[in-house]
Amino acid sequence: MSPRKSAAEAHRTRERIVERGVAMASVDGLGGLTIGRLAGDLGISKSGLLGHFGTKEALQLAALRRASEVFSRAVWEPASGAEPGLARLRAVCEAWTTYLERERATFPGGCLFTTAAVEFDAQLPGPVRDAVVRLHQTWRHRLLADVRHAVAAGELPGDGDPEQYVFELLGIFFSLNHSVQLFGDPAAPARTRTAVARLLRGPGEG
Amino acid sequence: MSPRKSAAEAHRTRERIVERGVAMASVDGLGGLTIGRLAGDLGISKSGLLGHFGTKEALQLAALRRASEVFSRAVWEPASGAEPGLARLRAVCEAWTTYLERERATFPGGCLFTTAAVEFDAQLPGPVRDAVVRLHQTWRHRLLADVRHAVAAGELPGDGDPEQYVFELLGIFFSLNHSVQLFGDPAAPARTRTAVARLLRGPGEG
DNA sequence: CCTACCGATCGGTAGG
DNA sequence: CCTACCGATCGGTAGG
Repeated sequence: MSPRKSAAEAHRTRERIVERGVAMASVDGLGGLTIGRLAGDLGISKSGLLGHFGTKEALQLAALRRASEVFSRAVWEPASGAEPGLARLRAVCEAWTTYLERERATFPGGCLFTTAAVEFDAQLPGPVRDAVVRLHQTWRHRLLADVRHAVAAGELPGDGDPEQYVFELLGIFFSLNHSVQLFGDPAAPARTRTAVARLLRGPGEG
Repeated sequence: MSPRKSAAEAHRTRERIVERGVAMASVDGLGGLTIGRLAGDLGISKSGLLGHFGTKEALQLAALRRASEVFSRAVWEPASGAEPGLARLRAVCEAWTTYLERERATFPGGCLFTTAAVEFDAQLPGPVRDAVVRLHQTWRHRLLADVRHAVAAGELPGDGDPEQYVFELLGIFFSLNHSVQLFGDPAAPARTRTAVARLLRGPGEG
């Protein structure tokens, strides 16, 4: 009878759906995230699940948003105390490495953003693809800002193009995700740290 | 009535199916490669198509094999005349860059191997996942062989771990595929060439 | 290569 | 949140 209790329970159910949805999408992609299978996993009906989102697309967007929050908490927040520039860049990369190495609970199938980017990169523009692009652009810009700061402060060689650093950094982490997911290579985190250290070597550290 | 003519026609039909299947899979993944849609595109019946392969899985494996042949012709063969070691490594990277930049006819949705790797990396072992792993391992080993040759010949710094070079090389090309497919970034091929040149810099070229 | 069909599952709706 | 249902599509088969 109490509307507060019912609203709180509905909220908790929604949380459970999104959490499980993120895990399922990390394994099977946002396309493989089907309403029937997710409802079955959670022991609720399809229409009960769909009532929280309206459409599958809204469920996919909710999963993306949640993944973004998890990524932000695991990678950006731990580095937020470091000095802007090279120090923060290195802290972000270290947190990112640990995150791809260990975060199996929320993302049992690997980084959802990599999966979603590859899954939607050849699709026509639409709400989901646009959200994937927006998220990738957000992180790119955050990385770029710290690279620019580092170059301006003389912490990185001034002849390096900031965009070039970001391009290569992203590649290192794509390679890490690939090595861990497809080959289960236990040496991949160490290779990532080596590559990052070499790329982000200061002008006097050569 | 002539069995030769009929066999030749069947072969041509099979070729058309595989070719179109590779293109479809590069856009929608090997999972999104559905028999009904492919048959509709080609103007034949589902059962007519399936008669050439038996199962969807066999169709997926045929598409992977074809993609491998295309990749081999576009990336490995142009470099086959170069000297083993650093020279061939650089030639392979140049052909690979051009391939990801231009190969829109066979792979309108980008490199099928990247798509397939991300799509199947969290799946249980099975014929398709195993084939994806095998193909990736084949190219890894070819790259590794030339890196080892280059290090042994003193063309690359001897303190570098050959596996480290391969790890970083793959990352550069993942980043290229990502930039081209998700952002359509026209500067990505140039960034790739810059990154490769820096990674494969000889000991006396620093 | 075809038509005609199978059971299962898809996203989603009606009505409670 | 439920049951009961919708049309569409999935991979695949029977029989020619």
